[in-house]
Amino acid sequence: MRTRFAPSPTGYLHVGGLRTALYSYLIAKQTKGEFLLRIEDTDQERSVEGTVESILRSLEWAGISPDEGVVLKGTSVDQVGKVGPYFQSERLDVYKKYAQELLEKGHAYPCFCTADRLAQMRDDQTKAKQAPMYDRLCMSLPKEEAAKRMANEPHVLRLKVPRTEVITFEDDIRGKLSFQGHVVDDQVLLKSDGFPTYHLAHVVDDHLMKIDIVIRGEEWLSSLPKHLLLFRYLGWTPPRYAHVPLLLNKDKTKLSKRQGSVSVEEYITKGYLPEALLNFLAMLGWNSGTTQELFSLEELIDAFSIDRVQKSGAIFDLEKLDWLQGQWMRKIEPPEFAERILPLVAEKYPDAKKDKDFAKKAALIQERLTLFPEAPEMMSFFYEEPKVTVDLLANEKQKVTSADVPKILALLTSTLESIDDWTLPNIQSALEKLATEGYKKGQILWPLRAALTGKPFSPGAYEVAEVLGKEETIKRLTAALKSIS
RNA sequence: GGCCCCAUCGUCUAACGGUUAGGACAGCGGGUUUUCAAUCCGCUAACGGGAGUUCGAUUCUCCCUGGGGCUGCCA
Repeated sequence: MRTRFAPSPTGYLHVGGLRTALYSYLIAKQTKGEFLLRIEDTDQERSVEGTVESILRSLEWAGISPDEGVVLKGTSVDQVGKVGPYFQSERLDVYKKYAQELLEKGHAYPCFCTADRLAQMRDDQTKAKQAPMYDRLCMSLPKEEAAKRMANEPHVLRLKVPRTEVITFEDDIRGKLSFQGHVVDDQVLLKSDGFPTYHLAHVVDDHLMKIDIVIRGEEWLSSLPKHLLLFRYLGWTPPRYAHVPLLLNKDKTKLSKRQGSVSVEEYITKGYLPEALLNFLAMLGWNSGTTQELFSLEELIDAFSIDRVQKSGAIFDLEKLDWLQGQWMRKIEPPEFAERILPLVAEKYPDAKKDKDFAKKAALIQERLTLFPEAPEMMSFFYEEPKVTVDLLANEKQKVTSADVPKILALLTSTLESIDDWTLPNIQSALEKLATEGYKKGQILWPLRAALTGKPFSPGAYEVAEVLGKEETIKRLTAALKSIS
């Protein structure tokens, strides 16, 4: 099947957009079809320079790049495919042609009303507790007069909605839907600047681009009857539609910027993995019917089906995203993990770049970290001398009093100094032996770990000592002893 | 206001007339552990309300209530 994602270039890719793009992509891929990207830039005022690239980059990051339409070629934007152009602003003549056809067939009419009059009209209607709708003043204009005025007056083209009809449709997610014609407004199809509105443009494009199923947000549901009418008047069979439920804020309103991060870019910079975000978004409103929680893109392609998509909105709750992030983080192969965090750590500690043991150190924090940017802080003690205080070295829970600390540090130093072959098993057995001679394990390991890292939380004492090396370990123990005396 | 859509634990959801209403996240408790994380085990927690259909409704129908979306020469 051919599916599409058709964003407006007005800002960054929204997480809700990424979800509909994902669903569209999944359907295309599981049917060995094509996933298209079309840019809906019909509102000149709202278009923002650079956002097409940004949207494409976010999609690429997520791994769901389009097969056809507007694509990224290196760092620049390109168009591929036979049914383009894929920027709506480059298809104005196409829309005009079909608008003309609608006009000739009597399904559309010109309207010369000014913005002021329309505003006044809506105001009056609202005050009279009526639904704001175009009052069809211009519909009754004689043909000749309308034609004459069209030649030299600014005007729009409106859809003539059959008021007595009931328009029904079967949505892929919602099932049977029906709308009373008399509550559907005579939608503007062609604006006075010659650009089409979304309504006309998407109908024309989805037909011409042979889209089989349109997946879009629920906010479009109420304009569906207009779209269905357009398909009919143009003599075309409408595609299937699947209106996916909205992503919601905690207060159940439509997900908005004010209440948290909504752009994919923000999640990228925060350090989320594409696997985690995609997995999370996929499960928000869809489930496989099994108890499987972790899905790779490949697995989603196999498992996804539109009829298992939920009808009700889903709150965008970050807690599960973070859990998924942790799951995917731990799935990364350790060498790759090290490679990915190296630039971040090196930014703060340039020595990391030359560090032969970097991968070994990285491995120690992998399962402790949720987001990549946490790495420098978690690895700080490898690259700077820890600041150690008695308060840190002593620990009530481990039964280490501040009076014990100097004795324990001295004992640790002499024990570790006697190790010739500095390996993890040797360190471990030496310390375990020490633990049988008076002190408890926690009483020697807590001060050791604290002295080596300067942190209340960190990887384990044995591992840290091992990777730090004998010399540095002794040095830190000595320094710790000195700093508290 | 009008129209449309929706309604199971706090959150994401399973159930397609008969279940002790299941799972996951979060929360809580515990095991493991030198800390944290990870991991393992356990616990708390839901069918919005009312009619109807039916031997039997979370499930089907209607009404109510609640929530959301739309109501632009924006998408």
